[in-house]
Amino acid sequence: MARNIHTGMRRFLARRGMRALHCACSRRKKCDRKWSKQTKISMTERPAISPTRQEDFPEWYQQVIAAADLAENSEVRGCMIIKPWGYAIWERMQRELDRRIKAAGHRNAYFPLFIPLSFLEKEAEHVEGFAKECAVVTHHRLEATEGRLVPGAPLAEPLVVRPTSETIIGAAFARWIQSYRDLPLRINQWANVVRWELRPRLFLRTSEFLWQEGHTAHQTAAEAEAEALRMLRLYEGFLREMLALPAIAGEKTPGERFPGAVRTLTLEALVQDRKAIQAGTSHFLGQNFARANGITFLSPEGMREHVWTTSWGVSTRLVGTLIMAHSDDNGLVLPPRVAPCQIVLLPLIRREEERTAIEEACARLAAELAERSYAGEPLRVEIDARPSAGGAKNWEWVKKGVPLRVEIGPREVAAGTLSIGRRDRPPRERLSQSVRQFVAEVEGILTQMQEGYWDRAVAFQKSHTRRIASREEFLEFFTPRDAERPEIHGGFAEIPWSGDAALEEKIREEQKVTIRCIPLDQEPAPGTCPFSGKPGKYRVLFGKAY
RNA sequence: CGGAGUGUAGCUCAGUCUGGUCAGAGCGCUUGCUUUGGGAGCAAGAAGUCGCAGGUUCGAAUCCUGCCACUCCGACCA
Repeated sequence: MARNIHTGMRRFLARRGMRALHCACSRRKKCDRKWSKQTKISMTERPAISPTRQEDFPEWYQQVIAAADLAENSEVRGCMIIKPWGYAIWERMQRELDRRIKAAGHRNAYFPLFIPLSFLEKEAEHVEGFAKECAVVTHHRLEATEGRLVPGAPLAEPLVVRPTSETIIGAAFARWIQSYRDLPLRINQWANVVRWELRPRLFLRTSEFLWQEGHTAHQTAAEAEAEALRMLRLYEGFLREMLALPAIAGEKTPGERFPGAVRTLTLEALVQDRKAIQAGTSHFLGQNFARANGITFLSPEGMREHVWTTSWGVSTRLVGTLIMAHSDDNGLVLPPRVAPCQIVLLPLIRREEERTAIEEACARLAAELAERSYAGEPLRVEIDARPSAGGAKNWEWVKKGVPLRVEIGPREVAAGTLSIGRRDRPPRERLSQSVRQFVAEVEGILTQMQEGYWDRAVAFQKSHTRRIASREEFLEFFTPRDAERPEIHGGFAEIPWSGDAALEEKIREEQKVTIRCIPLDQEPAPGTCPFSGKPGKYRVLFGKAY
């Protein structure tokens, strides 16, 4: 109970983008003293986000979102409001992915939000996979009755709000494709989808989310399989280069497959609480949807054949993944390439007579920086000229994860220097550089930061991936020392696997860990499965999953 | 759907056991003054049908009944 008071207080503070220096509850001083005593951290050294990652990771995650002003829960349960800063991050991802997908030969189109119920019924596994989480529209009119609005006219056939669009796109493909000359067909759509979630979490699991879904049709199985793999690799490159996020490319086991897929490929990332999260997925659908939707073509030999299809997607879940992968106890950390703003200029104006000189210096610097580019795009620079106290403003940008904060006050103007705060350094640390030097080096600094985050993430993944040979070691790996309050533990456990589905299910039930994937890049001759004693066909990665 | 809990100001909460100077605090917001290389200080002010509907009572945030909403923990999931 006492903990709840603090949790609420922290959420409140963070949401308001305020300093976390004091408790906001009605017993502020007592709470503050208690916290300081418990943690042995003085109030001035207190990190911006509480609890810290170590103290309570899920709560920390929520607090980062609130402190960085990324999103909030809406009145509709399970649905989030993505706020401007959070949406700008998604737009950065979208823009770059869209570019890459188009370069890979796909064209954008848009299909309806509503799918006739009968469409969903066409593919048996697909029905089973999605039926439980579908939102259904049953009426098309509201009628005012005694001052209340009630659904009026029932639909002849209920409409399902798309949980994914294979079926309705398949129906269109059936019309569009007649000949082998129409293949391959490569379509992508940016859309929202709805999967009715019982336990929502911002960005990670919401009832409505935004994504991109690609759908392709091919003449041969081999070509479609190659396409599914190609798009997985495209995602992999995007994650590496833009998000500084290493992910293991692999295949899902039959039990974890997309409903209706023949093969499901995945990118599995490890975030700071050592849980795995799927960061992208690509499916080889075989002829399942082609048969269900009657997508056929005439081959060069004049034979009518079913096409082979793929589908693949990434969602706003990537924003959550990004947060959990890189952020720290002072808030969000954004790799420069996805940061909506890379450099924020903070004028420090104390006396009115200093104003003009400082504002001019800021404007000059902003103009100079705007002419420079990083990673092939003009630098994204913002001047924060709001008339509030310097310290508070500075912390706000720390929490928002902006890579570089540049302070310009009378001293800097006089000396022709800048005070630069880097998000990959402690929040109070400042580097003093001449304007000229900074402008010349800024691209290098951003490159260094981007690479630094990548290196750190790779090292993290490596140090928490363990090859495990015995059952005992496996259990030890996934068992916290403190059962009451489990500490951060586990990671990826790599073991030889014989491919036994029943065993996989048993481990899932007993240990709450699952096979995240069968890594694509692995050497042969993996050894003996520690559970069955049988020779392993390949190595698999086990992990706790989001 | 099972288990636990919570609804009081914009936010976080106190007050409920024991009905009556009980409409409260902190933060935020507004205004004024002070401060100014750092997540400011002081003062004043605006702000609530105490989740909703009944009931008990001279009197209900507080007791009773019903309803509603939300949160957390479990089964499904990008």
